Amino acid sequence: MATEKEETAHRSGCPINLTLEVLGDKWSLIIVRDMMFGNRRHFRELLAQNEEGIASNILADRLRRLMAEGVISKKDDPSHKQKAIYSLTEMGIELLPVFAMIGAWGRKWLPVTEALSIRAQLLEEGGPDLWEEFMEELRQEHLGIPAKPRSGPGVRERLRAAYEEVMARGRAPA
Amino acid sequence: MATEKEETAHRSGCPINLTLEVLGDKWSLIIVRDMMFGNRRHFRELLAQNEEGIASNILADRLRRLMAEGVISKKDDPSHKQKAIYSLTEMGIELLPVFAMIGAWGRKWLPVTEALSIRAQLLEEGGPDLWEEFMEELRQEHLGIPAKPRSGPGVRERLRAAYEEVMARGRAPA
DNA sequence: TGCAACCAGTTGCAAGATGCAATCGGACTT
DNA sequence: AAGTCCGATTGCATCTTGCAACTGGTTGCA
Repeated sequence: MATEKEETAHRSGCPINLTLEVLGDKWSLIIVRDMMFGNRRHFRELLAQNEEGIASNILADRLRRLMAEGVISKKDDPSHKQKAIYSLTEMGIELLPVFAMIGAWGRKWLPVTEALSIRAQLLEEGGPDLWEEFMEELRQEHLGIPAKPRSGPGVRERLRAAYEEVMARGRAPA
Repeated sequence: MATEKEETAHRSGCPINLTLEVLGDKWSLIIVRDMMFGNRRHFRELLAQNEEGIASNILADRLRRLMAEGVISKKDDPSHKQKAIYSLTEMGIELLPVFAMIGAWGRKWLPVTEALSIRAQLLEEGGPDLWEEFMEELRQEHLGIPAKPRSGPGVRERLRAAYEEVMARGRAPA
């Protein structure tokens, strides 16, 4: 039984416009970002660990909408009757190149902090090869699709390590 | 005398977040899109020829905000005392790769119409080389920076021609 | 067994954003 | 002098956002 999307009226059939209809607000991409780069999979993680301080009603609303649009999915956590696990769909995973471009633009033109932009920098420098590797990792984690074995830490782990390193440097400069 | 940006409070210094603070709504990117791909430079053009039917108060508000953020600029039209010409800044022109990625994603995952997505397709197929050529063209048109001479029609003209061709095909199928 | 902590949200309400239609005052065109 | 075009602004109803408190249930621990 496939979950059908109800056909709502669109402003136009332009790909830019349709994407904005799905993701054009201040929170949707923040949530996808946290799921993708921060590996947040539960409501409370997304709520409490969010850098920008999202409110619980907004989070609930956006999760509902992202599900309706097919960007994420939800399933029960077998370890806890009340817990829900949110996953990226393939549609969500393929937002990675969009994040890479947005991150690069923001890093160049906006007053980013070094710690929070190091990941965008690595993603930019890594280019499409790194994006593909990360998407493969995400497909394994979110969709259960086995990735081809690679040596060393995964992409997210490398991004996280770089972030930690900047933070450590910031706290105790040489 | 440089126009300084007032330092407003930001939710976080993350590049994704900061970009969303600037462009995260349903209209800002629509306006930039029309300026970039549709070559709309006047208020009335942006208002009347907009595919999605933007309201004049929203348009006025977004133009003001995009100017304050440095994405576009405004100057008087010498041919008409009341007319204003809006231009993309370098910051705005460099949104092109973001549009290319968003367009590619929208085209893959959302119910786009063929006519309106042909441009996104060409942009996707053309890759970074085509983007660079288009950005050079935009720098010439919006910033007055001379582009190196190329033979044949410009990128926007090629995109427009492709659009016309799809439209003609749609009206009179073979 | 009882109780605190945790779970994914919901509710009520104030404030702000959006959308629509009508309109503004000045500047060009005829 | 009249009509059109210019970049907006105004008033108003509706929709969305943000905050804080709260809900009904589950789990782990004493």
